[in-house]
Amino acid sequence: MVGIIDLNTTEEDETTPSSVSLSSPSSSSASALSASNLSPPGSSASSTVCLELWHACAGPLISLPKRGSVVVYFPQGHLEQLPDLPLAACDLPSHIFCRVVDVKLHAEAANDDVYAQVSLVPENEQIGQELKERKIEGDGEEEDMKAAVKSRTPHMFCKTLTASDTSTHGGFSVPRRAAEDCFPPLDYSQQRPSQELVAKDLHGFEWRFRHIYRGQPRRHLLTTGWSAFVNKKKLVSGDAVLFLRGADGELRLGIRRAAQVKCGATLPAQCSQQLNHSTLTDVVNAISMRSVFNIYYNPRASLSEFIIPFHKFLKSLDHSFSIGMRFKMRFETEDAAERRYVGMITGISDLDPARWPGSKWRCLRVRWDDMETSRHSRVSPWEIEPSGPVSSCSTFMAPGLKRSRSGLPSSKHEFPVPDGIGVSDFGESSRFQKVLQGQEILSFNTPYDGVDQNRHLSETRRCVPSSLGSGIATRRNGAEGPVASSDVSHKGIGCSESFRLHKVLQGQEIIPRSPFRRSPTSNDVSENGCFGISDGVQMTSSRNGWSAMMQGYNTHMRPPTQVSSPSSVLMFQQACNPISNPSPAYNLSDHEEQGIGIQSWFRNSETCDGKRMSSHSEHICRRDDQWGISSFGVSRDHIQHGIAQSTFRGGHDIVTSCKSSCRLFGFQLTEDRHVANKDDDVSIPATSLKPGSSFLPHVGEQFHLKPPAITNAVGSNCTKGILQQHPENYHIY
Amino acid sequence: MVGIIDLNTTEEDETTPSSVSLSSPSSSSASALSASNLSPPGSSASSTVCLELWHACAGPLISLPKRGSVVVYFPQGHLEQLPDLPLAACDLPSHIFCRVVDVKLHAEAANDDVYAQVSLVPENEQIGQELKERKIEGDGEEEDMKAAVKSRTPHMFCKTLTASDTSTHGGFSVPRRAAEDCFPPLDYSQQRPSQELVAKDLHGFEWRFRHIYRGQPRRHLLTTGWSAFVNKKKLVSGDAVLFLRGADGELRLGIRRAAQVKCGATLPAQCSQQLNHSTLTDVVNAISMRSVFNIYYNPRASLSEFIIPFHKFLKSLDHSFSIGMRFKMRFETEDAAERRYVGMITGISDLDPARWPGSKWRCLRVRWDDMETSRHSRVSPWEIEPSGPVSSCSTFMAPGLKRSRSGLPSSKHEFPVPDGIGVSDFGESSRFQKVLQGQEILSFNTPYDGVDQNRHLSETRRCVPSSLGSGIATRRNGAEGPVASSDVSHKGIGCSESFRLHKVLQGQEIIPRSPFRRSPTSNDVSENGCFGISDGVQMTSSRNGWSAMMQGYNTHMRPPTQVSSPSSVLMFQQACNPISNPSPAYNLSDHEEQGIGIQSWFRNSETCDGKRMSSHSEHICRRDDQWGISSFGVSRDHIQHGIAQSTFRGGHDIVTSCKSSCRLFGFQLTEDRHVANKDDDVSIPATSLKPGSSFLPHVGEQFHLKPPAITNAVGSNCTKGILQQHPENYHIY
DNA sequence: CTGTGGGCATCTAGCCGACAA
DNA sequence: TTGTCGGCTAGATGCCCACAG
Repeated sequence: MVGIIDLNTTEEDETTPSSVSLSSPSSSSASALSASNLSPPGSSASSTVCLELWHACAGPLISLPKRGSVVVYFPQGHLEQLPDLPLAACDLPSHIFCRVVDVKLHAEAANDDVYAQVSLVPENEQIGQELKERKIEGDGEEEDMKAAVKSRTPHMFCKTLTASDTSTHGGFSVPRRAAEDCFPPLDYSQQRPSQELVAKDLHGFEWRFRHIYRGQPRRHLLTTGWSAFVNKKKLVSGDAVLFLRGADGELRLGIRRAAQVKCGATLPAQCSQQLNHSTLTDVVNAISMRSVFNIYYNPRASLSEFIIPFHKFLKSLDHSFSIGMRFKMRFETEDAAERRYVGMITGISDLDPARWPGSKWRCLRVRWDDMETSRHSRVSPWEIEPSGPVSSCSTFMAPGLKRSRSGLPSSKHEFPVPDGIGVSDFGESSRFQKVLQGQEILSFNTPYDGVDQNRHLSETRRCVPSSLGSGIATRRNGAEGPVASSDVSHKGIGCSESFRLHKVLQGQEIIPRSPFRRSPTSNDVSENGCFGISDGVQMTSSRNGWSAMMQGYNTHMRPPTQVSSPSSVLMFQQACNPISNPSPAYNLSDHEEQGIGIQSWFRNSETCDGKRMSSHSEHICRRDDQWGISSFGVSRDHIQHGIAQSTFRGGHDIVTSCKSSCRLFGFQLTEDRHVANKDDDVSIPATSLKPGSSFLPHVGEQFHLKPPAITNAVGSNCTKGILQQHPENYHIY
Repeated sequence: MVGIIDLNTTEEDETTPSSVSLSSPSSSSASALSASNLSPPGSSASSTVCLELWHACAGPLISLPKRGSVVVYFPQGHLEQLPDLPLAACDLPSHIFCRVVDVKLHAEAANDDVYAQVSLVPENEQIGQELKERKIEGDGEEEDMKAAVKSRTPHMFCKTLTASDTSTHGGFSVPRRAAEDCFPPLDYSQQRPSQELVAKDLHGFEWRFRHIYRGQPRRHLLTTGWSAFVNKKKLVSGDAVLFLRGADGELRLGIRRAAQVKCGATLPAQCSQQLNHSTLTDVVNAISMRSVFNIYYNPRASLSEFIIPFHKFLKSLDHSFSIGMRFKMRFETEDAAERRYVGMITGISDLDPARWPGSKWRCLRVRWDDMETSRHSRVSPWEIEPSGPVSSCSTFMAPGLKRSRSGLPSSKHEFPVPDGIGVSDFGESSRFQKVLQGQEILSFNTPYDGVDQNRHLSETRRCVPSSLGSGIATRRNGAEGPVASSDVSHKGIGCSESFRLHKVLQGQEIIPRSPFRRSPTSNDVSENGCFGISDGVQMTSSRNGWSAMMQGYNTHMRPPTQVSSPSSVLMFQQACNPISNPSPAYNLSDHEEQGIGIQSWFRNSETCDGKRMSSHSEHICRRDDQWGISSFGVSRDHIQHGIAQSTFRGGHDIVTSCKSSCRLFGFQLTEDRHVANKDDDVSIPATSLKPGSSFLPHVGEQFHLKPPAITNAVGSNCTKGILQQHPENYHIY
């Protein structure tokens, strides 16, 4: 391991399982990664801004194209971002294959927003064909950078600022282990230990803070200098700061503003936006001359990426998207965590038939299950993961469950599916997730019991007040019976139950991938079910013919049915049924042996959870590794191994993350004893609801662009944190 | 007069002549202007920012192309401003004729810098030919806008902030007459009159200030709210604020930063800069398609304008620039006044022969008399005014004067001139000006004495310490004798002396134009001397053939030798010899009758003083009226009339401007009794030098980008103000 | 462990006239 | 006329702990 220190090793209170969950079950994968000899990617790419800091500030979902790789550039999407661009009569195709000549990382001088300058040179159309043929190794090549970044980012933490942190009254309360991990050690023998910290921000500006350790009980604080920083950066509670100690020992400092301020992204002060102005005609020029042009990409201000890695684009063509198909899509919540939204395709058509006929840019019209506004009513195929009729569901789901979807308003466009494998399961789970979002922490430790889970689960669900939404909850309750009975009727009860439960936790981003799906039959079903058969409205072809060619490539693209590695299944089952084999999950020394750091572990769970429902194992980690940066950096079966384990534990830990807003790589640092307390009754969550917190969707008025200095509504404690994760009326982008 | 109120009419202490000089001798011209029925130019042009405020913030030298006019666009100059533009292989000609479709005024959100968005559409090359043929009326059309702006800007003042103004200790001290002119009247019957002022900045943001009238003696102050404004705008002493009360009575507020911050213009925060990024390829596109493209022009950040009005470009082709030719060029000093630098052409060549062969952009290599750095070592022909051998000098300059230039290091490249009219006179004056820059206020009232001036002048010069610069001063002193004697040996002693003295005052921007120059003989000399005869290296032709065509048009362009209007001569003589006819210069009621406001009067003196040495009267006011906006807005003989008078009085007043930093339209508001005090001895200035103020060029270290809150070195008083006007090591651009 | 708040010392902003340039 | 200063005060800053979740 290169410079990664496991925070947990220094802790004395590791008896709480949630703390354990911070450790690294996928350590073997990570160490395998760091062992792989990667070329340092940051040398010239981070010319302006520290690479690690940039990525830390960009957030977990953001990835960048790798230099030298081939991407698909969508002028249409580019144009969308330019508010008042004089519509130069550009006669560009809807997408252009380009090679990434360079990637420069920058930060806005005004607000520290990170953005990237991507230099592209247009490629000829043959590049697609060529790449297609050597696609496999191309994919393999692209799994390095992010992992390399991670391995070189030993010590960092990210804390969402509390009201106290941002008030003028006091300083910044540093989470204990964050201070111990990132800051130089204090001389605790002194009565009042203190030191001066110097941290460079994105622009290289040095900020100085007095770091003291005082109070009863003792705690780490940044006092002098902190207020100046808050003022200069215009930080408000809800924003996050992140400290990062590089390999050179230098402290770096970034900020990640709450999602609210993204609304201000259209301000003229946003130079990265402005820089794009009239770049489009550059493209016109560059294409004819095969010269370089620059794209400025502000990941936190952009609605959608308009530079898509080639292989991601290619893969999106694998799927035959049809109306009625359900899908998932990842977003970032206000507190920098990610969550997944579920929706359904309601139409496939050109966004702008006049100017961009046949473009796939946002060609899918969708409706979301829990976003009621019309924003984001269109997505591009590569943005979503089909989560429609997944064949493996049928192995333990009762057919009767399908009926439950009839009560869902979103099922209007459902299409008949070949063999009874409907979208109901995911529709159901997504509804349930919605229910959870308004609630206090639920005792999700129940699946670990391994006994009598069904009763607990049923009770949990019944805790949902019937006032949820126009009788849907009650109807859902009516469908509950078959679910439980179907679970019980299967042999692998522990796994199936945890699977279902984790699906429920989608709001916290964890959905375990069922190993059962790996059976050849389930694969066949998947191939011939929703994904393989195009029984809905087909996507229109891109006018340059590429799309059709790509689609014809569908089956060829797929590797032969993969045999899952035994270790993967084993690890998953271990995690899935801790009663039968608790030590891997709870043994403190486990992760130490494996030598994995918290950071990379979390990244893993973040990275891969979106792939679990895809029909092929090769799709695992596809979304976040889109730019060829693997969280693991290991061969594919290792990845599967890691996922199987980390998925489960990630789900566990994400629940605990509600307790605190301090996190590593966007995830919570703090463990919560309640979560793993096996004696807790499942009914507790309902009773522990804060008075005033509502089960109904939150109205957007709670979220101000600039919240008052002291506002409990923003990120002040666990309850609010969960509530914030449910932006019914508030939209992140 | 439309809305112009003369500040002086309300004053009781008008006995001081310098106060008189604030009034408006050229009022008849101005009123003629305002009478002319102009289409309001600001309606759509000021869509974003108040037109008057924009111009006030931009500074006196800045003018903008008029919508519908034809300009010459220099992609090369545009490219120069873009720091890291990927050099797109643009195959553009060095200059492109364009029509101005629109001009939008903006201000940077970050720092309130004003900039303009100029929408251009390429014209065919014939437009040049067409315009050439109707050039005269085209010129006439273009003399409206700035005048219109001025006539609609009734009440405004601009004050350079003092250390006290910017300190946190107190508020903003409002000059009395500024407050009385711009602010709503206070109820002086109260013991402590106060009111709240609301002023909108460039972005329309409202700032509120408490305006009080207190202290002993009473003075106007802005207290509450002022500090917030200073902090938000990051104002430091030396910056200037300007208040403007529009016709609607609304108070507006702008800032004009000290020239220092221009160094920060390359910051990424400068969106206007960034907006230009890759616009160049827009041009490539637009030219082929004849479509509109946008240029973002930040007048206070740009080194040079790269959009030149057509007629200005045309006129620059009139001159056959030759090596050794001396010229003048206007700059803006740190305290927003303008000054002229004098230099000599040392070479004529392509700036970038490879990429822009034959381009006239900065085709002139120059050396400045008093700027020792290599910056600005190249200028474009239209930026400068030839000031070479002016024939009129010979009428009252002794031939022996020429010898004085032998001691000048800048005369190395001097060329022989046809009839003994050399560049020495201007070389001499520019050297002397340099001497003055390091000094306290000199008693420049001496020329008005009309008697015994030569002795005074000689003494004044001898006050210059010999330590000035490597023996140059002594050598100059050696040349002093002939100068004085030549002056005495002429009949028109009063005029010639004042002429010479005003030349000395170039740092304060006033050089009277000698009426003697108007004689036909002097015109002939001028035509055949330096200007008409191309005895030096000729400018290379532009590759598209336009330049050659234009040059062939040289003599055609010139109107027949113009007979100067009698009134012009009369006025000048009046001004030149106040002893013989003092009333027009000092009579208070004079300007009232003529009804001219201070603002337009000052603008006049600023605008036109650069033309006095040009060989043709039609060249008067050419430079500042480049965009077709006349300060007078009247026919040409009126202009001459106005210039002849305002020139002199401007010279007078600019001297007083050292005393105070409050000004109208960049000029001082305050009168200085000392200036007109005829009994003052000329030796006083030398003795009144502050201890510590140096005659040597100031080193740039005195000027910080962000000076400390309290720094006497920056604009705190008169002495410093003068010193600041001498940026030996500090360069404005 | 850490967010919040009370207590309290200190600093600063900001208002005043005095004074002098 | 106005720039700067000393005096003064109210409010903000910022450090401390206690307390509680």
